[in-house]
Amino acid sequence: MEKQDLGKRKDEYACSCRIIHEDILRSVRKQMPEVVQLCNLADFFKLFGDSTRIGILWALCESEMCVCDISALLNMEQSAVSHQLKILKQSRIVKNRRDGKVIYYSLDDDHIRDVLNLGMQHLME
Amino acid sequence: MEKQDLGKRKDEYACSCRIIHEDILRSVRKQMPEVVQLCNLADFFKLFGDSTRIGILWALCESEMCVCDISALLNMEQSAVSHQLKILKQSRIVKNRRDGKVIYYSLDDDHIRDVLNLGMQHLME
DNA sequence: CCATTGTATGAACGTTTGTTCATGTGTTCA
DNA sequence: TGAACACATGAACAAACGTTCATACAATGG
Repeated sequence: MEKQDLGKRKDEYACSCRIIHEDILRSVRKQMPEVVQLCNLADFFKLFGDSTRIGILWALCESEMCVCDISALLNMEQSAVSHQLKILKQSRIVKNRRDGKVIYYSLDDDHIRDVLNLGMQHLME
Repeated sequence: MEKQDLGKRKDEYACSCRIIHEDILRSVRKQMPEVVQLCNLADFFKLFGDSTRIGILWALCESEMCVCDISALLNMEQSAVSHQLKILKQSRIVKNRRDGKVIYYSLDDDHIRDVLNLGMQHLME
């Protein structure tokens, strides 16, 4: 989705720098994932990089919730919440089920709690 | 830094929704962190939400590196890398030391590896 | 069927973000 | 001391992002 063609020209360097430590560079290069993987990883974390989405996810850690309740919980317009829920659903982090007029959202991935907790643990250090 | 005044008016709801499940809302509300904490958490994850910074951090997991080498590794201009390093340093995720003309950057926080690994693990599931 | 309610969605808008360009700072070495 | 080099930084710009507004869709109940 983003900066995908970062490493397309592997032979020419966009930087004007000389390479100072060729040995380090070689060994680090071996450990580096594909550019696409780095972008995917960034896109994954980007989902957690907004306070509205963080609020939604934290709430859903506790309980399945409908859009109305989430809106009330976060003091936000239903539309704003709905837009963010769509993003989270497209990324398969959240799922939903319909019960009449009400649509319930819940976490769709077990890793989410771990990620949130690890981040919060960092802030508390 | 962002949306800090999200919950300043706790009495009036920005949303036009009725509250459907008061019981759920009450119990979830008890588990919710302060709005400021949610914002801090979002700001923390936002640092991981850019592929350039992800690349930098992943590299620094492997070895201490100077700006030149990072630029060469990521095929990016030295200036762009420098700007991102500044952001990472301000957030105390990265530290640096000077040795003559060269400045070496390294991770300043043990949690960073865990966060990156957890994210990567998620993408591999 | 029609009004109501819960939710989704597209367009518009202001803000934030990352990169580039030009230039500045600090260190080394001849 | 002055050129060369490693890095930092401010301004400018385009792209990405999140919210709002208006409206559409879907299900229910009268």
